Amino acid sequence: MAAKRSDARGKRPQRISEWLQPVHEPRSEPPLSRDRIVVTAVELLDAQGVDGLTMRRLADRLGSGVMSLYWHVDNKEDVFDLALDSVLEYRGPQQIAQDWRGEVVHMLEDWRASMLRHPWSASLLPRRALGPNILSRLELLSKTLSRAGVADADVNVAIWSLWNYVMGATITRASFDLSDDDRAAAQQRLTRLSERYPTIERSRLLLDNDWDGAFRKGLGFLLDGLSPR
Amino acid sequence: MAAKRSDARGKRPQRISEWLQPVHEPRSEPPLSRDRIVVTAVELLDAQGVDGLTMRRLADRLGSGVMSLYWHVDNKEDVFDLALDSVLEYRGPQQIAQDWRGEVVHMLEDWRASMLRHPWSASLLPRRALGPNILSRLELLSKTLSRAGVADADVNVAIWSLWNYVMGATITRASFDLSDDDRAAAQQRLTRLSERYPTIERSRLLLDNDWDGAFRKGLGFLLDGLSPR
DNA sequence: CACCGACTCGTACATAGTACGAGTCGGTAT
DNA sequence: ATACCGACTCGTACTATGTACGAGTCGGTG
Repeated sequence: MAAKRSDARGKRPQRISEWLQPVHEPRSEPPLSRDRIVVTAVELLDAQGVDGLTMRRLADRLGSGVMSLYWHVDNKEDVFDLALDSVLEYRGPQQIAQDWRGEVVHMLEDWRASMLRHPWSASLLPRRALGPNILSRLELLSKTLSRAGVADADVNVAIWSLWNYVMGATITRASFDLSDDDRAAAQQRLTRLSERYPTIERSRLLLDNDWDGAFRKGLGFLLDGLSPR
Repeated sequence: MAAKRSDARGKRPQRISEWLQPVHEPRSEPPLSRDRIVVTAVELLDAQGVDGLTMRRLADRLGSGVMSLYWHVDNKEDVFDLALDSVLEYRGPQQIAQDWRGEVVHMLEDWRASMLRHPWSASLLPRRALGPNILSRLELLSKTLSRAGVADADVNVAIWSLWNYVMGATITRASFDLSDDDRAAAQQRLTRLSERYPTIERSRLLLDNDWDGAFRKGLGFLLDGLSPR
């Protein structure tokens, strides 16, 4: 977790300074920090996508040398983890409302919205470990369901079903929407496919204009199934 | 789709052969082909994970030069696409059964099983375009639901809900299970987290031994919600 | 025999992550 | 003042990667 700070880096620097000028130009930027790195990483990811994030570009944007980053983060994977988690912070009400169902819907829609605001997050999530913010969300969801009267033996399955639904919906949406190729290419590919897969094409068209509604409606079905009868 | 074959590669080779020996050793392997490449790529992915697949390693395993691969595939992304789709082929019954609900469950469990057999596939899916095999599965699912009497307006939402559920469940399972780190590290991380997230930890433990059952049960809930009343 | 198209591959390059260790700087104990 | 330290920065250099380029082989066909 902590960067090199905790490491034993006890090499005494040798003062054979042969030049009198400082080696580094005076910094115009504020000093590096883990937070600045994460914020900038998110900007870069938003702008350029997953492949657009490189340590060099990140350092450039921060006005620092590349290797300076490694004082604050362990490696590039670490940057991904931090960026991902930072994007999933939950700012909603932390206490349980009366209307549990409305509360659940709100939580999950917020979750989905957070991820869609940063489309790279959806494709990153499956590869990375679950960060604290995700776990908080799950924890809160779990508590809400528990008190809602969902049968105790079912709570676990319920949480996971909902989580699965959100994950899947978001990922699907993101990958359908902005696959790496151009808009045009994707469009062409889809219309070519539509000949062979008529039913899919039809649903896609129907859904295309109302992903949000579809999400809410499907979630409704799922909650119907989960509700205590 | 077709590789360089279709390209205009009309450069006439110049025969200034200064050496009489053949440049390439005689091949002991069968000739390259797109299929062999895909099969080997899947082996490599199974054995080493997403990051384990490099063009060089792939060529090594195939006993060919690296650049030979590029005659048969466009680039590495192409390899990923092909490998992913090859793993998702559906071999189940292609006709609609009487028991639509059983049929749906079977289709989705098969789907999930296919992906879990190749854990890299789950993490790859969100980044890649939908291949023909996925679309076939969706098409079949869609037809089944249509004939099952799900209200016409709901079919689309139903398909997507089910798809979302499967995707999410598989991805979650795969990432929870074998995250890139060692087993030990993951275990340690989780127990450390369990102090802060007691409810999650409890569910995780409960689920841990029966992911399959949880999947089936959650799917049951969803189908309950979707069923025509 | 000239020629072609299918296919193979060595070389070379640009770009990536990051190990290493030298450097600066501000503080603190002597 | 001096010696020293720990926090932090960064240039250099190494390795690994995807892939463009173009020369080469080979079998077939006019």
